[in-house]
Order: sequence, then structure tokens, then C-alpha cells
Amino acid sequence: MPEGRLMNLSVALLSPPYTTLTYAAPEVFPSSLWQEGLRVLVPLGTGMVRAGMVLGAADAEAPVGVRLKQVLWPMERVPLCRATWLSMIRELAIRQMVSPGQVLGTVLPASLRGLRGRLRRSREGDKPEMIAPGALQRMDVAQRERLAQDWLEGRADWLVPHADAASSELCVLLKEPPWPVRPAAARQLAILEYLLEHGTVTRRELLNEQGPQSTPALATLVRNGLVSIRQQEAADDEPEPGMALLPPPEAPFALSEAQRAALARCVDAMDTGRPSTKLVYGVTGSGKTALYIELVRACLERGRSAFLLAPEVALALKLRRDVRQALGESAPLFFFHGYQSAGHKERLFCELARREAPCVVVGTRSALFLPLDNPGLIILDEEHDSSFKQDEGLTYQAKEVAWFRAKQGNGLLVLGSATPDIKTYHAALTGQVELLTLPERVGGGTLPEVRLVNIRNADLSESLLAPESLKALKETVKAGEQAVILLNRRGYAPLMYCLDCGTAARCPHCDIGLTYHKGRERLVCHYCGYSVPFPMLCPTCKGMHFLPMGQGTERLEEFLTGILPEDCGVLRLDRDSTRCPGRMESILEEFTAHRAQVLVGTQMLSKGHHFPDVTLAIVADGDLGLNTPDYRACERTFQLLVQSAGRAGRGEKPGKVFIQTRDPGHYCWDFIRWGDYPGFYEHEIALRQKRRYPPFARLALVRLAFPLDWEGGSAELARLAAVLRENGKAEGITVLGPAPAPLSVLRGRKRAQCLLKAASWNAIRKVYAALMAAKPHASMIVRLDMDPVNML
DNA sequence: AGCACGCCGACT
DNA sequence: GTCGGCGTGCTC
Repeated sequence: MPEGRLMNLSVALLSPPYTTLTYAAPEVFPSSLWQEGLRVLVPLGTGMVRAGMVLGAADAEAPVGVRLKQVLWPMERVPLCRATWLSMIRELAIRQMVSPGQVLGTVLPASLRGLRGRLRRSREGDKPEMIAPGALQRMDVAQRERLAQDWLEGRADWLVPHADAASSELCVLLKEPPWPVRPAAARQLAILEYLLEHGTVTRRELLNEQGPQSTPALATLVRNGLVSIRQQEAADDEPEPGMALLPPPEAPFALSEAQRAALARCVDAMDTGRPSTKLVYGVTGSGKTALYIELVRACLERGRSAFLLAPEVALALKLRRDVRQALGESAPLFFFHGYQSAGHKERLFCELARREAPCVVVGTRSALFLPLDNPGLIILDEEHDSSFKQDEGLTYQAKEVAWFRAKQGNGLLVLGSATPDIKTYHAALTGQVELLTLPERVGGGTLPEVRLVNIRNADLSESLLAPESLKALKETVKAGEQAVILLNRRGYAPLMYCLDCGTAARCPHCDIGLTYHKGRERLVCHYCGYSVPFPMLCPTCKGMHFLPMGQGTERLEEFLTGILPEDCGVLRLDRDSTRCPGRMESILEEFTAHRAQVLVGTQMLSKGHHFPDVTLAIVADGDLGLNTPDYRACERTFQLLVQSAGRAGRGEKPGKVFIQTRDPGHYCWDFIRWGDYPGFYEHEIALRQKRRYPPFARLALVRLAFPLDWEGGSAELARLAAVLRENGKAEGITVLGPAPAPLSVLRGRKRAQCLLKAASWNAIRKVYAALMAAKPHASMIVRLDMDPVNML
């Protein structure tokens, strides 16, 4: 672009409406300033200012009949984001059929897409002048040009102020209910309830939710030791708790024959300079972590950066600890996950955006979007885990994003699992990715004996545990050994029936019954968080006799405490019992120190923890929706149960696993019993081929939601479904639905979905584009979820 | 998300 | 006759 010519920029807005618009570049600035990845302030509509990112400089054309506005101001001198990083954003936007701004809006830390900041102009012998974004916009062109001169000559700069005090302070709940607060102190109780439900939050968030009037109540709580307030920064840098409880790291030096062979294949692949994918298939304890660490080391030695990602924070922490131990304290290691503070995320993002030296990033799914330069290696551990798929807001599959990044930089993608995703294993067997197998368990240990307990006709009204399971539990306790019991329902009872009118207490916003939480003395909606105090009068008939139906972890814990010997000790680990920071660690510590013999818990328990003295694991509900409409129900059951079975007998003593099921004839049990993944795969893949499910077809959900009180909603839904069906026919796509979503009402909205089954993603994109072109009514929320994890 | 435009009910 | 409710629609 020659100097002096008018230049148009295409700019993605970083906040709603997230569109990409064309602006003219002010001529006072050199044209070399306007590179892609630069953040800019732009005017929008009448009087609004937005932050945007330059996507292209030369190629932007003015749309017909629109008078271009000028960019207001550059928010930095050098682009925040690199061109390669931006092409990943563009690619994802195209694949998910959203605007680049929408992708940036979820991937950039919040503070980098807002208007925070001021332009500071220094004035001789005077205090510097601070100019807000709004003021910039109200200036006339001549004034802004003078300011631009100052900026170019270094007398003015964009300045980001520190966050206010309230956003940098964390409120931490210190005590669990019941709290020693008089019932009339409504403000205090509201704060405590909020913290219990939402966990640790910033004081800013609490203030916004509870109103500024609650400040004295908060002060009282702090004075009485129920809540503490601490600086966020301190919390970020604190060593992660619970490290002492993790199993010792696997020895990195003595690699087995299989490990060495796999490592050599991977390193060779890295050195070819071409992108490739490897599936590392190995049972728990076969030494995958040691392999990952050596790969990271090899990658850093080659001057390139690496990602090492796990599906959950707890597993990522373990990886971080192992990498630290192996590579030393001075290794360039960064840790990132979605639950870190906004300030921390922003700092890390900016640091990596500037960084040129190679480093390793350990974290969870969201870490994959960090602007790491030149990643030569991406490792996804437990690649089968559904947490690698984001299914809210912008939906994406981390494996696909990882593959794109690897391809872009001619890097290596390593997927590791003991129970791979059926699709990944299929890709390995058909030669699309290389399969590397780690056969033996490095540390020894025997596989547990797995026994099925038929509960189809059992009377479980008194306890969820069948007599056979209960007998085994009592014997284990009597022998002085430990047991874990897995139950995927938290709370006391999932339904409360009113004996006077026969209705169950329901959430007013969602189509679901309220779960009774005895310890909290409340009924809680597990989907939207709504809760009411209990005991209460029945909202329908004002009766006061309720019958708790079904059983959750809280009730199971209570039952077991009652029937087991007093000194045996029963602990519970679920989201409710671990709300206070450090509680999870202390529960696990109590259990590993044998201060209790029985541990009741939800899925939280089935991953990553190491209990050497557990000899019995009981899976209270092994069916886990084997009969749900999801084509992956069986695969997920297999993966979870094989993992849960691994909880027993990891030490010297042989373990037993009892799986309670209503369907003992199901084909999956034999494979689960022997931990036979290849056998399970053969059976499963044949079924999928027969029924035309992935990997033999592409599935997508079009999710539709509209307000409960909108009368035209159903008609609009029918119209859109017809559009889908019609366009689908031309593309050879099967369209099922619209069916009401399994939670047909959620947060005050009616929800429905259409399932699309197609031969290619492009066919699905085409049909979805046609749907959007049919101009859905503004009140109808329409979203595309490709390869949905939750068919529900 | 904001903000303007626009088309119907209770006021000076 | 006007002020103002918030239901659609656009933002280069």
C-alpha cells in the first residue's frame, strides 16, 4: 500500500455485535502501523465506542452505500496478536460458522477486549492529561490529529489502569453450613448462600450480586471468621495445595522398551518437519506421563514450544508437578486454566504474546488458545475425555483446534489414553494416525476382580446398595480395609414429594425437580442454582409433609454412618462437601491417613486419585444412562467404569469392584470386566457402521431456544425446522426433530433441538447457513453444535 | 450490547 | 394534542 493513499481496514469488534466492519485508517498515522492483530478503538452507531482487532489492512473494501468512519485510535504500537495466531481464529470462525469477533470474544481475556484504559498526554510542567475513549470520540478531527502527532513523538501513550480494589479481592467462604448466624440476619445469610453456591468470587462480583448495602454484613462475616477476604495476586502465586497427596511421579530415567520405542517414533516425527498425529494407547500406569515429559524435553531442545493439556484442573496440576520435577525449577513452564483470575489470565496472555523463547504451557482446554509462538508439540492427555469439547457458548473440539495448530506449524500432535475415543482409535486402525502402544503396567499391581450386581428386581428403597454390595462393604470394613462408593447424584434426595397434594417441588425456571440438600437446609436446582429454604410449606397446597424420593451422596453417607460400626468413619467427596478451599484436600488426606474407611463420592472420585489401601469399589449406578439416546452412552460407560475399576487394588492387596446394574445382560459388561478395550472397540465400531454413526457420519445439533411467554415461539420453531428439512433434503442430510431438549425448559426458556446426520461437515454448514439466511426472529436463539457431546 | 426509530395508551 | 412505554433493527 503506497504512502499517502487512503487505506481501509477490516476490523472485528471484540464485544457485541461482534461483526467485522470496515473503517478508514486515519492518515496521520503511518500505514505500517495498521497490521493485523492490532487492537483499535472504533466508533459504532451514534456515540458508541468499541474495541476491535484489525483483521486485514489492504484487502478491506467499502460496502456499497455506506460512508466509512475512521478508526479512532490504536490501542497499542505493536500488534498484540501474531498473524499465525489470527489465522487459527479465522479458521475456527469459519468452521463453527460464527464471526471472528465472536471467537475473539471468548478467547481473549476480558480486559483485553474492553475499553479499559486512558490515553495519557504529558504536558510540560503540568499534570498529564488523561483522555477517556469517549472523549477521544467527541474530539474533532484536527484535535485528534494533534494528539496523534504527540503519540507518534512519544508524548502520549495508551495506559491501562490497575483494576479497582473490589475486583482484586477474593471472598472465601471459611465454614460450611449450618452457620452461627441469627436467622434475622438476611443479608449475611444471602452472602453465605451465594458463596456456597458459586465458590470463591471477587468482592466486585459479590457487590454486584448482593448490592452495595451488603457491605456491613460482609464486614460482620469477616469479623466473625465465616468469610475471609484476600488479595487475588497472592492466591494466584500460592503453591497449589494437595501436592503431598499426589502419587509420587513416575521415574523419568528408566524408560521401558515400549516407552523408548514410542518416544523414538515421536521424536522422528518432530524432526521430519511435517505435521503428524500419534495416538499413545496405554493402560493406567503404563508410563504415559514419563513419555510426555521426555517429548516436551526433546521439543524444547529443538527450540520450539509445547502444550501439555489435561481435561481437568486436578490432572493438569499433577502434570505440572511432574514436569517441574523432571525439567527443574528453572524450566520455562507456564500454567493456565479457566478458573484462574482475570488478572492472571491477562498477564499470561500478554507475556506469551510477546515471548519468543521456547517454553511449555501446562493446562486445560482453554490454554490451547494462548498465543504461544511456534508450538512444535501438542499433547492431549486422556484424549477421550468429553471435557476437551466445549459445549457452551462457542462450541469447539480441542482435538481439532490442536490439530489445526500442529498442521499450521508442522508440529506433532500426541493423543494419549487408556480408553481412546472410538473415533481416534478408528483413525489409528485405518492409518490416518500412527498407533503407539504401551502394553505393561510399569509399577506392577494387578487388575481388580469386577463383579456385576443385578439390581433390576432388588428393593432399594432403604438403601441404594443391594444386599450383596452391602455385605461386601461390611466385610471390607471388618477386615480393616478401605472402600470407595461412586454415586453420581449429589444432595440428599433428588425429588421431594408433598404427601398432601402429591406434587414434587420444582424449579420455577427449569423443567426439573428440586434436590433436597439436608446439610444446607435448602432445596436446590442443579441446573440453574435456584434455591429455597427448607423446611417450607408446599407451594401448591401449603402442606408441610414431604417425602424425600431417591438417594444422593448425602443420604447414602447418612445411611452408611448409621449401619456401619461407629469407629469405621464415612466421608463424602462431592461438589457440596468441597466448596471451601482446601476442603477437598483435607477430605482426601483424612481418607488416605485411614481416619475413615469408607468414602462416598461423585465422578470427582474416579479420576486421578491414588488410594493404595482401597480394596473395594462399588459403583452404585453402573448404567449411567446406557439407554439414553446418545450414541456414545456405551463408550462413555466403558471409559468411566474402566477408570473407576482402577480405584481398587492399586496397591499390593488385590481389589474387588462391584458394579450395580439393571441390565446385566448388556454386551458392554464383559469387555468392562476384563478391561478389554480392543474387544469393546470391535463390537462398538461394527454397531456404528451399521447405524451410520460417527466416524461413519457427521452429527450436529441445531439448538433453538425462545422465551417461555412468547406466543409465536412454537410457530417460528416449526417454520425454522421446515427450512432445515427442506435444505437438508437437497444436501442428503437426515434432519430429526425438532424434539424438545431433554431439559425442555431451562432458565425461563423453552428449548428444542434438531439433529442433523450428514456425510460431511460442509453439508451441515451449508444447511445451517441457509437457516440463518431465513432470518430467525430476534427472540429465537439459534446455535450450531457440531459433534455434540451432550445430546441431552 | 446499546441506542434510535416507531407505533399505541395516559396525561397537561 | 404530546410524552413516553418498550417492541424491532442496525451498527462500517
